[in-house]
Amino acid sequence: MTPITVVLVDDHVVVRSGLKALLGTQPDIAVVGEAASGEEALAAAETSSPDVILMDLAMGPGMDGIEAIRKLRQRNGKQAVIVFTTYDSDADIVRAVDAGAIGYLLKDAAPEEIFAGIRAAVQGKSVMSPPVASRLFQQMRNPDEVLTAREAELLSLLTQGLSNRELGKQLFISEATVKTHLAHIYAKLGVETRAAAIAKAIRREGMR
Amino acid sequence: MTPITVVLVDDHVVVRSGLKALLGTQPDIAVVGEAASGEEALAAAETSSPDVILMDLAMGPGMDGIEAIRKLRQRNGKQAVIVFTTYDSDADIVRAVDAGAIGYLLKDAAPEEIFAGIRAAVQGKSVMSPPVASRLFQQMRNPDEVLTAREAELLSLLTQGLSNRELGKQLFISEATVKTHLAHIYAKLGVETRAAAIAKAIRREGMR
DNA sequence: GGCGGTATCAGCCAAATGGCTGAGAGACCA
DNA sequence: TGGTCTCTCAGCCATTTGGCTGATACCGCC
Repeated sequence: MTPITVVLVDDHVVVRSGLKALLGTQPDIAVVGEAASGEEALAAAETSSPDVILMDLAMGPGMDGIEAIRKLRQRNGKQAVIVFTTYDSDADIVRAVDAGAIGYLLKDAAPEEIFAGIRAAVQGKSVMSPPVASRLFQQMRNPDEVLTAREAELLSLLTQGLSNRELGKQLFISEATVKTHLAHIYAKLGVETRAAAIAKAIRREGMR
Repeated sequence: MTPITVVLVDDHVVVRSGLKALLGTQPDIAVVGEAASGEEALAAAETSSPDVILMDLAMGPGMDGIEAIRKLRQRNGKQAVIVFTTYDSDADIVRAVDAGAIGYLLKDAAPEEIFAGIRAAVQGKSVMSPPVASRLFQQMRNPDEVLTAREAELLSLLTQGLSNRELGKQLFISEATVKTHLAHIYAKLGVETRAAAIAKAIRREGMR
């Protein structure tokens, strides 16, 4: 029986070797590639064509995890992408699912949880860590508090301290559109100013 | 020749096993213990009495890394504590050094850097990742980047999302004074807008 | 006594932000 | 086909914020 092939994407050496050590204990799982950036992830997916990709979201400069997932989906891509990251941010979850991730595991997950996630992913099933699941349920209960992917993207940049003009340039939209999105975001977050939105977003999202 | 004994403290399984795998390649370094929390770290230091402790700062609920370091120093403790964390926050660096850490390495450090850090630590020498070092130098060069007590107080409220008017009411000063303080804070933080100041403050100061 | 740092306040003006209404294009679904 | 959602854009106007200059008062220090 051929093992499940996995590529690891994370900019930290220790995380990659940690995962490799953990996954090495499972006879039905084989790590066939590693990458430290979004760009490398695309290349590794190409050459190794794994069954599953374990992907961190935050990866220093360059292409981030979300973008890498999106690009993978745009190609052919029968690889299942599982997000493997530190924080359970609403915005990141939404954006990751939107980009085409099939699972969302936190780095403090138990090893068994990770193994189960990988095995589920190859069968097209989703697995997520409990905190992630509860956030999703939360969102389903009151759907008009859920940010759209675009709004989440904007909020993420907002927490970098960008002005409306800069936000527009970054996202290739006009300032008018930025203001529209912001108004929606404020309403959904229950705040009235950009300052409060940033404070709330960073604190409740673990956005970094 | 007896190897250098090391205890790893990190709430992520993958990070611990990653480090163990990396350090296992060095014949003069032996991992003799692991801990997933500050409390466990103290216990492990007691039972294993290692030469070096590699300690993450952020560790979920309970005692954080800084506090664990402080407690270790308060005891007898000839163990050298090296901080091993993801972010190079000014506040964290200062607090870690203050608590008694001898080194400060980032998780994206090259393996050689980590090995060198451990070997230096047992000889009482300090090693820190380049970004950490540059931050420290930065602070020493221009000490007028340090916020005054009043400014820090204002910044703290600012990160709650208050407006100038609200800040004034809270602190019993006029809006004009609030604006003066803000201008000074912006200059010291190297930002130009309130949004950027909030983002920077929350992220780099751990203000929560 | 003067000097530097801190905290306080004022006024003026340009720029950014937020609230509002309205609207077109595309996707998706019933 | 029609309704809903999302994303996009525009204009108008009130408020807020930020940059500037200048001023007073207190404190510690040489």
